[in-house]
Amino acid sequence: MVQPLNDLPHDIKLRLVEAATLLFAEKGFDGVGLREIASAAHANSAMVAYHFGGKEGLYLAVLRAGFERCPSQVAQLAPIPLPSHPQAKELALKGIQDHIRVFVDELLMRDCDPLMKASSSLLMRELAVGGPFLEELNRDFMLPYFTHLRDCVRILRPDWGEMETLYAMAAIHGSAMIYKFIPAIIKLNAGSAFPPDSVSLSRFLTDHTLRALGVAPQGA
Amino acid sequence: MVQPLNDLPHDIKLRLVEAATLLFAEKGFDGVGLREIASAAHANSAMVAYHFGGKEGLYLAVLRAGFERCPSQVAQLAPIPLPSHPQAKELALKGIQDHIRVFVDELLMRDCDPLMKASSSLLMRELAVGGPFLEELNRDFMLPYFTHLRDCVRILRPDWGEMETLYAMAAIHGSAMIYKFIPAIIKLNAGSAFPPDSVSLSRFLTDHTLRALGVAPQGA
DNA sequence: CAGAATTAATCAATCGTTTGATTGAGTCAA
DNA sequence: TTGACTCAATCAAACGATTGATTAATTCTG
Repeated sequence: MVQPLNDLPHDIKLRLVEAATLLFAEKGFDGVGLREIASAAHANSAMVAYHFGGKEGLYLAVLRAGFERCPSQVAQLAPIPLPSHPQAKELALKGIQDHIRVFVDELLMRDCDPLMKASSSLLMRELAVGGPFLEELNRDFMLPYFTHLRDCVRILRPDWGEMETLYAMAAIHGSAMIYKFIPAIIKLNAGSAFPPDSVSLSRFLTDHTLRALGVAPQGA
Repeated sequence: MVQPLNDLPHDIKLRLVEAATLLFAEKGFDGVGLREIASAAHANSAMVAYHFGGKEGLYLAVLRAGFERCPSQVAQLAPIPLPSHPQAKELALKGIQDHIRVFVDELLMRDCDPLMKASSSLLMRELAVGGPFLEELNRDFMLPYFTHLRDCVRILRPDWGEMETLYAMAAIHGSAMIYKFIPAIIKLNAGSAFPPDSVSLSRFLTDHTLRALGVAPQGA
């Protein structure tokens, strides 16, 4: 059998999707042409129309591949009991800790692989602008985190109304997501503290958040 | 004198900049053509090259106009004293309160005027991707806030190292900026709590932050 | 009139897409 | 086993449309 001449995937569809992932993430949908993508994938530009129906079809395929490349770790989180559970408070406290650890890990860990970093960047962009994938993105990525976090906050702060709970949830997630949204500015001002270390950041944010929720052990 | 036929500015350069601001914010730099911009501005597309030297020149003019359209309110903040000041702690506490109020106000207030909202969106995008305006944006918009906030945190938590201080600063800003970064997702899950009310949000974030810094009055 | 401002028309380049030909592997009757 | 046929995959080339930029003529203004 003839071996592949290089380390590119043998499947041309896969090559196109991966090359397009990197280029779309770098230059945006309108910023890159099919010829450049096809050239990077060592393929003919007509293959885009043949396999994906066009440029938009390729973009959708890139996003779908990004879904599968960035599996959500939220399933690792232990389910949160009802507020009436005898150990609800303790479990919710641990729920916050686990939530932040998994959330930060998932955010920062994706930067290891360039392809996963590009997919993550594209998905984040879709999250921000709210394209046609908004509901799918919300369901697969954010909603499970929201549900888990809301259950925890409701147990720890039963005195809060819906508004305070939502404000708190947004504050917690924003504290971590800011590193993905304005990394350039943070790097410019943080110096050696960027990129943040996953372990130290999640530990700090856990303490920070538990204090903010008013449920931290005294003297922290 | 002939009156303007519509409510557009008389100056054609201003018309082009304002139309381009809205369209660039909506579709991105590559997503809109000069003819569409010129048409929206009731001008000839050749005016872009004549007045701005080209499409990139127009984009730079749009960003510069955005600078002036979105003046930073950070000058309102009272300067933070040295840690040796006898009332440093009290002033730093008030500094955090003012910081969050002004920061949230500045973020949310810009959504009133469509033009200011578009400029804000464009500046935010530049903040995120780190274009050639990154240093100017950082100096005019973020750095004054960073400096003020770091001074406060250093006084309130002198036991913290540089890393913890930076983590805290990012957490505080991220808690507010998330409403500008993923508004679509928040709106999808928050229901009636979106868009957030500037007053209630800054009040919540102030309490939230003071607790997180471990300097809140007991029993909050 | 002189110079700045504005226009319609046009430029070369690039865009996404389409076309027609070619390849190579599989199918099946003879 | 052969030869004719099918079909998906791939290619180079060209399509019409649109891009940003440019030109030359025209209008406005002081």
